[in-house]
Formats: sequence, structure tokens, C-alpha cells
Amino acid sequence: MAKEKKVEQITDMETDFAQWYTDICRKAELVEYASVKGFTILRPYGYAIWENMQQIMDGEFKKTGHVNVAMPVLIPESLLKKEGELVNGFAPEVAWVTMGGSEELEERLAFRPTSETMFCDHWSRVLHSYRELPMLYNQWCSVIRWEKTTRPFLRSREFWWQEGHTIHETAEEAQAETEQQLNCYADFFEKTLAIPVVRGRKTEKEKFAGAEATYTVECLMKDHKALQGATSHYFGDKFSRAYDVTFTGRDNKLQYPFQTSWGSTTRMIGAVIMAHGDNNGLVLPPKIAPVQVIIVPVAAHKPGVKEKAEELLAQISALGVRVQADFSDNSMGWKCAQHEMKGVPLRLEIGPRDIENNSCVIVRRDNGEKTAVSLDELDVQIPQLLDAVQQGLYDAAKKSLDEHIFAAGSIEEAKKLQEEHGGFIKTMWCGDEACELKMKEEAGMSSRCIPFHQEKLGETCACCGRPAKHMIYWGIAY
RNA sequence: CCGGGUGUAGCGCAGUUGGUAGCGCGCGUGCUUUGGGAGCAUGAGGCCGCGAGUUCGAGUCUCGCCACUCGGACCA
Repeated sequence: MAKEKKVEQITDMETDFAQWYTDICRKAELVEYASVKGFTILRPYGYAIWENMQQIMDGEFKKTGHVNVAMPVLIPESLLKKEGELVNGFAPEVAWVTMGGSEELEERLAFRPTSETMFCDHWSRVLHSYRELPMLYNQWCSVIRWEKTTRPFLRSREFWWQEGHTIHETAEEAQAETEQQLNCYADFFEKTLAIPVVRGRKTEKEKFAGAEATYTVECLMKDHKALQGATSHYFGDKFSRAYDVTFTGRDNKLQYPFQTSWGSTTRMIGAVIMAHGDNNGLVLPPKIAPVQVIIVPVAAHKPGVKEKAEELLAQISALGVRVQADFSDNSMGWKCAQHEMKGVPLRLEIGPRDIENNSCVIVRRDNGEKTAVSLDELDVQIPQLLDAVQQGLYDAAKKSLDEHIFAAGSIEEAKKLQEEHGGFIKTMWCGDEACELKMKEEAGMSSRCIPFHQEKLGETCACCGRPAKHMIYWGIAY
């Protein structure tokens, strides 16, 4: 039946995935565009998702001894330029402040694109002894990068993130920190966002400017394109030396500490949209959903219905579940569509018939499954169903990931597989950047990572035929 | 940054050879409704993206800019 659509409609993902994504961003009320290109407003619903992510991650960081700090938003040009590689890497996308009031500044100031320089500058003044190490810092803030092409969450000129910065007495400790934080991200993606990831190391070409090694968690979206989820960098003592960060070691000699940094951003919201969303809108993993259960009273004007809905609201809230009730006088259909659009994991319907049977109907957002639940079992069923949705989302995403990793022995084969199926194409690789460029040129794919879990697919590089050093994943990346 | 598309009410759109702006939905109010996108009545809502130019007169024509969007290039 061709009913006229009343809730704001979104484009089908099969018709136009990019448009579908943009529609969800705006119509699920996550973001609104600001008046400067590439800047967005995180609306209350979008920000609530970010707050839930922050809360969980921040808790994990603190469990491993990290503390939060706040650094300034402006970096003097001279300070930014002390480490050559970092500057070169970021130069094209730094925004500058040149005026203070009506007067030109003597030295222009960069909006931070990342804060390594300021952490180093700070440490160069406060660090004295090995006894003060490690320093395990993190900050939640926004950074600015003057991107040319922008999309909500995925690439914006300002984005919100956390950046962890640590310094350690030894290289081994710093390397262990880098790995620990990468695993922390991987766990967050898999257990909280319900998005399976591939962990690995970035190639020289793809690594962070100035890092000795960059590690990444890579995930796959529903259009089978790759998205870098979060990164963790090992710097060695490169920045310490550039910024003259020193401490007196156990041997009473002046030493340079070893450093890491690691970051994750509001881009993760984009990952959630594209990993779980469907043609009815957003689908949120319960762990980050601002509203986990929406109660929809049916025929709320009839005696006892509203009261019962309010009673259930209090009861479910007491379980520690984020629950709301929709007492608006919109129609049943409108409410269903609206809360589906916003990705609420469970909808609880309660009406006169249910009350008569001492039950309610609960509908899962991930698969549409409806269950009649006795009101006596609600305290048990609600948490179980939330877990089931969380797990259901992960299982579906894992299945899709597993089904979209293909092995190829040549560039032609890799290209064909990518064109036919999308996803990650794994090949052997000699380690030469020229082969990465060739793969990009001929198959349109960039290297995503050298996975920690290596497989031996053959002896030679798929691009040049020389002896292979690693197995590597390729993909079309956001 | 290069190329394509688009900017008219909150959203989706119409607007003729230039003559001063309309429709649907939504929104406000009232009543009736309510188990998958309700009905009737009534009302409010516009710097036609911004700025120049042509013209007696510009939503409409010209130029510049801004923003959004798609594709590329670039991009921890």
C-alpha cells in the first residue's frame, strides 16, 4: 500500500549509499551543518552517543593508569615546526590565527591539528627524573584540520576526539603501551560498538607523520569500503630529542624518554552508522544508545494505559536501563518509524490487550523480531534482549567481514575481487612503496594494514613478483 | 584542489517569454482519533544562499562569492 511517508524519509542504501549515510546523519538528528564548510554541530542525540562512548573509553583508560589533562588550542608556529616530519605531514591542513583583535600577531598561531608538540613542550619543563615516569596523559578535545572534502563524522574540519600521549623510561615500555592502547580500541570496537576489526601495522607510506610505527584497527562498512577506526603510534625518542624532553636516569645520566600517542574520534559514530544502519535508519548498539528502550503506549487515552506505561518506565529505569516513553499523540505507525529511524534497540508496546494479559510486546531493532513478554519477567527479559541485540549486531557484522576478505595473487585478481565483492583483499607484499602506488594506480586500493595475524599466501609479492615479506590487506578507504 | 549536480517556508518541491511567491507534508490552536507513517477546522511561517551588474522592474538574465552534494586527487 503506497502510504504517503510522513516521518522524514531516507534514501535506500542500495540506491545511493552516500546519500543514505547523509540522510541518517541529519534525519536521526545527530548533526547539523554549521555555517563554515566542514564544521558541524553535534546535536543532543548525536552528542549523547558521543558521551556514552567517551564514558566507556575514559573508564578503560583510567583502569590502566591514564589521567586526563587539558592543553591549549593554539600552538605557536615555532613550536609546531620543531619536529620536521610532523610539520610536513600536517602543513597542508593547518589553520592559522594571524590577528589578535585588530593587531597582527608577531608569530602566527596554529589551531592544533594534534597535540604532540604541546605535550612535548610541557614535558620538557616538568619532567626531571625517571621516578616521574611513565606519564600517562589523555585529553578529550576537538582539533582542526583544513580538509578539502568533508563529510559529517567521517572527515570534518573540526572533530572531537581523545588523544592519549605518554612518555616512558624505556622503548619496551612505550611499545607495550602502544600495543595495549591498540587492543583497548579493538575491544571497544568489538564489545561496545559491535564492530569487528582487523588489527595491524600501517605501512611506511600510511603511517602517522613523525611516528616510528603506527598501528590501526580497520573495519568494514556495509558498502564494503574500509574505515580506519583508531590508531596508536610509537614514536621512539624522536620527539623527545626534537623538543628536548629529558630526565635523569637511574644511572644519573640525562636521557630521552620514549613516547606514544593514540587517538580515536567522533568518526566512530560514522562507523556505527555504516556498520549497522539499514533502510529504516540508524541501528544503535545498546551499549552506546542514548535511549535503549522506548515505551510506546497503545491507545494511551484508554483507562490505565498511560499509568501502566509510566509504571513500566519507572520499573525499567530502576534496572539501570536508559528508557523513555513516547506519550505524544502521534499515531502508532509514526512512533514506530520515528524510533526506528533513531536506532533505539528495543521498542516496548503496551496497550489495553497487553494489560489484560499482563504482558507487553517487545520489538528488536536489529532484526524486527517481536516477542510477547510477561510483565512479571520484564526485569530479566529487558537486559537479556539488550544483550541479544548487542550480540546480534556483532554477529552480523562479523559474518559480513569474514565474507568480505579475499586472497589474491596478482593486482589484476585483486582488482577483480574488489570490483565484484568489495571488502579487504589480502595479498603477499614485498614491502616496497612502489607496489603500494601501483596497487592504488591500477586497482584503486590503498594498503589498510599489515595484520598481526599473518598468513602465508605465497612466496612472492602480488604486485612485482619479488620475494614477499608480509601479508597485507588492501581496500577502498573512507 | 579538479570535474558534475544543487541552493525558493522546518522538510520535499513548483514557479511560463523578467512584472514582486505557491503546493504537499511538518509546525501552532481546538475537537475527534490511536495495535505500523490519522481526520476535520483554523492559524502562523519567506533577505527566493550572499554580493554586484543589466533592467522601469530580477526567484527568473550576467558575473563573482559562499554552502551543500556526488565522483576524483589529497588526507594521523
